[in-house]
Amino acid sequence: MNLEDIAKLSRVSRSTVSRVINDDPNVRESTRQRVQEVIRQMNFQPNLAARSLAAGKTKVIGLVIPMGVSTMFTDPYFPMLIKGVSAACNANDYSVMLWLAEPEYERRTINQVLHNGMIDGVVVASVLMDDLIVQALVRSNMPFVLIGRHPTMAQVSYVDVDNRGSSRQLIQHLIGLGYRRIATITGAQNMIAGSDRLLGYMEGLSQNGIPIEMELIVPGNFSEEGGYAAMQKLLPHRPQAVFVASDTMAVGALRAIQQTGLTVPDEIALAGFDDMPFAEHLSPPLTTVYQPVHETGMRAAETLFDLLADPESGPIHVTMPTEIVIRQSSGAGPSSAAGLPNP
Amino acid sequence: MNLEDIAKLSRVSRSTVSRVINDDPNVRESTRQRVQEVIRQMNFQPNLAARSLAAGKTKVIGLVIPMGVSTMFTDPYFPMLIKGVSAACNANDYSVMLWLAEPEYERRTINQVLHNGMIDGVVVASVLMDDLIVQALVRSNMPFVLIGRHPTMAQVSYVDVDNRGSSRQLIQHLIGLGYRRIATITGAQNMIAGSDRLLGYMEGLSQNGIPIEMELIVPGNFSEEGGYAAMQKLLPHRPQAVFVASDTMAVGALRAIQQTGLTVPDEIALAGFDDMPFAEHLSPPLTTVYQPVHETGMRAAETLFDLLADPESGPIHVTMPTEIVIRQSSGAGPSSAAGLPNP
DNA sequence: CTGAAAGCGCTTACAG
DNA sequence: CTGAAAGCGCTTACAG
Repeated sequence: MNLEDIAKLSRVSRSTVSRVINDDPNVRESTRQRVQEVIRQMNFQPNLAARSLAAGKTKVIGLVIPMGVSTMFTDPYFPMLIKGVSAACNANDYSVMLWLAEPEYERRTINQVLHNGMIDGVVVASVLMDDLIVQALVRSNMPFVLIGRHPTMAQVSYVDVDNRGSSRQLIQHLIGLGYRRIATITGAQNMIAGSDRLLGYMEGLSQNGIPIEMELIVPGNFSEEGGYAAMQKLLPHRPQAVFVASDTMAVGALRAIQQTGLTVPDEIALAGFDDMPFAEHLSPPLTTVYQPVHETGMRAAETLFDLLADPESGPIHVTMPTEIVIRQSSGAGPSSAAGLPNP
Repeated sequence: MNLEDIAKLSRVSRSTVSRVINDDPNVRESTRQRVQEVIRQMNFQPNLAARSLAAGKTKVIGLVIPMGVSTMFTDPYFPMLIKGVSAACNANDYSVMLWLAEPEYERRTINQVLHNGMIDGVVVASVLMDDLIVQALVRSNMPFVLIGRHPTMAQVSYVDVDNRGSSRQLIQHLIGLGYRRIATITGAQNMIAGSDRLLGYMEGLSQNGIPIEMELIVPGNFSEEGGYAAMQKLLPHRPQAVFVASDTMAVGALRAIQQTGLTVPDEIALAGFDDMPFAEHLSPPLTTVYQPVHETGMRAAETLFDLLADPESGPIHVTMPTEIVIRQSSGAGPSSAAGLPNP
């Protein structure tokens, strides 16, 4: 069943059927209806490969997720992101081709993405600061949008959440409660979100005149185990509050705290980032930052569609709104007993 | 940059370049090397769309995940599955096109999958017993393999884990510890895994001559909240042990138990299914069934490749091995042995 | 508003 | 072992 068949059945030429399918206005209304009826009855779907070859576009976008940081794939961030992208595609008649870019296939993946002639553009979950794929994309003429801003190149389009600003806000909230000795467990610093959240932490302190102490900054690598180990290093320094750069790490951090018999938030306050589904079920429920992951995925895809529709529309930068979610883990301020600087 | 260009640079015809790319043995070794060198230098990638159109195959497979049960998308099952499929594709020079089949687009998704001419075959995460997409696939001539067995049609290929057998084994283990009054919180019964795990539970009891009591079987719908609510209904009936058909539900069930002040496993034993990453971090660590999700995804893709290579190889049925994982939540037997902390 | 024809970049009998 | 040519199913100037 192809264009030719539909043409015969509708008593028009192949060209006209093609015009109907592509919503070309230059078709008489009665003709259009006749052809559409045949298409419907035959349950006809134009062959994408042929279409792609002839028109140079496919209505398919690529979604690239660098898997170097595979720890992140066990929490719901990427699934939600994928779902968002997929939902936007469904709603706009696009399909999505998925590349989980494992490091060992990185080089080949890049080539596939750029040259396979099967996609119109690509959305890249740009977690790493120096992603090879991003560099290659910039040099190519493949339209793309990043999820996560690019640290240096202003000409690339991206959709991001305000990691830095909302981290700063969260620190501000903790300071407002009276905490002064505030530590942080950071995410991987070669990841944009990790870097921005740390920056937000430092800004929050410094805009309140609180000196930054390096011993209160411990790397946690975005994993549950990393959070656990980091908190163990942190505890001897007796922070009043700890800002953990992801909820997943916060789970590990909480485990480390509770193992020593300390209580949250009375003896040490805790805050996370992401507002993952499990955050409100922890005990105590976790203060954190909500980021709209699903919407971010959708928006990234939609931004790409815009770019595809009008390539001149230049670099588009979108920042999705976040929201501080106050729960019990951040407590009501320092107790007299805890947090005295120094052992 | 296309076949023609490569042909010119290598001083051969387009046909020969094509043969080199497709590993046709009918090429003189020296010619092959010359052409390959040019391809490498030019970083040439054949256009998939053209290839697809000419050859009738694309080296792309579809991966369809019905999202009716979107609660399941927040735990790592689907991510791991996707990752497995993707890994197998990377290793075999295939790409994957992802369809998250949201119910509202179901009809259209099916058409896209079947007729878009962009994929050679499809892997379907066949969670529902009566999936429309499966029915359509059976009627079409698109090669496919299901993840999860099909309840009625023996002619379809699938890769599944032994939900029924391993549930039975787990029940056997509980009985071996001395528990008799064993309840279950079931998964959705329109899902194959949900149904099979319940069957395994019943078999386990009946092969030990323990009568099945309907009040000890409560539906939990595979969600954390469902597990919580189900356990609340179950507690008044005072089961000695509860087999929860997923770890995610077990988290909710545990919450419900602990809210009443009862302790696990001393006053009530608990077991889950899936061995999700968080299972060993619960307190107490959860006895459960490990299933190799990543490997299942890989195997499904590989099975599809086999089917594609030899369409006559008939329906292929693979059952992946599972493993009972004994942790502390199942305890050491009913209350007489209570009070002893873990090893 | 419509059709005939060229062309997108490949593969694959066919002939040599 | 290699090349010339047809053809895969579309789109899109071009001509009318």
